[in-house]
Amino acid sequence: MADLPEILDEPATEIDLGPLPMLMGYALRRAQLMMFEDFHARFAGEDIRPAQYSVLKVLELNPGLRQNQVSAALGIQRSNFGPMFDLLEQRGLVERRRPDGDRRAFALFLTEGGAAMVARLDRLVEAHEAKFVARIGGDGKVKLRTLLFQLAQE
Amino acid sequence: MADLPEILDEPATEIDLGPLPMLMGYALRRAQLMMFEDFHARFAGEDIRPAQYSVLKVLELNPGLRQNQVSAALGIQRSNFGPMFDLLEQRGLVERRRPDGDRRAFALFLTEGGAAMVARLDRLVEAHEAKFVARIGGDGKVKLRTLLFQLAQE
DNA sequence: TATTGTTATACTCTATAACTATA
DNA sequence: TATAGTTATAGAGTATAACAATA
Repeated sequence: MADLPEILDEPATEIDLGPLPMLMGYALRRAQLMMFEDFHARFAGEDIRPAQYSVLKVLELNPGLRQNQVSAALGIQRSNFGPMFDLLEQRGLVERRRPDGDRRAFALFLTEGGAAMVARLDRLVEAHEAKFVARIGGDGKVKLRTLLFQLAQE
Repeated sequence: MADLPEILDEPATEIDLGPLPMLMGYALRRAQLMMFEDFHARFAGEDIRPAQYSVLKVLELNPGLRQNQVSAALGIQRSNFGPMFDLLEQRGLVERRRPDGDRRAFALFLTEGGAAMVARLDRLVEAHEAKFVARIGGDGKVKLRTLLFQLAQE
């Protein structure tokens, strides 16, 4: 290969990432990974993942939804939703009931234990949010949300 | 189960996601997925993934780095970096050379073909960025970057 | 025929430990 | 003993197609 630089005996210690940190997708991913790491750590004690929390929260606010409604609302493939929901059901946090009108479907509900779990998780989420609001301020959070919604529009 | 709502014959059509869309991590993830989808689509023609682009870009700016330097700088496990780099090497975009001083290590370089690839990818990245800057404005991008960096600080 | 949910499968990304060859 | 890189493996997360039961 011609015109390629010589092999250095002492490689650069300062690595130039060039435009990468300035790319919105790159900065977005970095911040998101950091927030998810904190989220995971806080939820580890309850053994709940972010996606599981979103399912529990949706059932709390919308009892009786069908599986396909919950999975569609949260962007989860219905084929992946079933096994994930099984785990929550085995832990007694949720339950499936056959609605009278349609014997193909399941209506989904939180159990009392699930409702108690959501209450605990909500407090963890508040602490999680507060940690990061402390870094950008309440107005920063509003501004950030506005920008992110505009980015994701359409 | 006591105190659980009745099964509805007609499930809610409007699904309440409650506080989820207001959570920073949720909005962050949604925006990031949208941007990565656009990124992926633009790069599909060149068959390059975001992580591969970041490797090519780092080698363009820092020729001769060792594998562990590149992988550490980009947050990639060294055990995963090797096979990924193999693919780029098989396509003639990069090459490994043995440095004189250390016969365990490899110094990594772009080939001429790799440099040409980076030039094409840079134009795709510019168009990608422009699409989203159009939604939030140049000042919006600066503000977003500031907020994301503050979120990810430390 | 269409819909609800399940099963099987596969692909990507990521993470860890054990191994080799050099240092 | 430590380091550079490789190999094997495993776990999430995500995606598609085919299927059974019911509508």
